[in-house]
Amino acid sequence: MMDPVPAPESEAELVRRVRELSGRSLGEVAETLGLSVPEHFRHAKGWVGQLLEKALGATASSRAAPDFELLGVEMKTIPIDERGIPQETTFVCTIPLQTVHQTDWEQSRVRKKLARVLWVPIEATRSVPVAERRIGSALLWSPSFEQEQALRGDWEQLAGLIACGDIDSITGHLGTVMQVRPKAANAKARRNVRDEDGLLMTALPRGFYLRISFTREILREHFSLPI
DNA sequence: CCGTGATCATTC
DNA sequence: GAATGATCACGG
Repeated sequence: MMDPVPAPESEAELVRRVRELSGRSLGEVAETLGLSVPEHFRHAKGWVGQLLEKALGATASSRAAPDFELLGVEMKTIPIDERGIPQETTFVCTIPLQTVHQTDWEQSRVRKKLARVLWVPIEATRSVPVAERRIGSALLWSPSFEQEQALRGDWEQLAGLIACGDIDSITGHLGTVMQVRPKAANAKARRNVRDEDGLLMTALPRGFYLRISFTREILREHFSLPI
């Protein structure tokens, strides 16, 4: 067993560490941590995120807390193609279907999660073996006023529909920068919910996800990528 | 069992 | 090809 990497004590230290990882391959970093590298992610979908958490000294594990609790910073790996464009949406958090109606944007999980994010781009070109894929240069980000307004608008619309008991009317098509999609072991999973009249029902668990167009813009602003 | 880490795979 | 809906592994 390798010694665990200690939690960074400041944003500056976190940034220094992630800079040292920039340009290194996933295989190299895995080796320093004593981890084996999967051939593909079919049975290891969160592997890259967990690798970077260990490498940087994240503390929250799978709890509903920021990855770097002391700093209030969330870390997100983001798979990018050769042009630097994200290839997947970004999971934000699960939706508390029971209580979302008694919450406002200011108190929402989404706002808290996205208040401070360390984006770590990861080369995700399918033709490159996983172990050879490189870590990009990271970006410590907080939403701009406009970005927060956009997130808030989507959150209010989508949370409003859930509060009305209209959960099953929500599809991934709704939302400009953020969407609601299933977040479950499989399509049969069920969670207790109450509709507007307090009647008990069950529903497929859902989560909030950031659209590619939104994260693409975050990266584009910072790295001046092609439009 | 639930939330977090996401990517896969089918549909559009 | 892109986007939505489905899915896999793990820690607590």
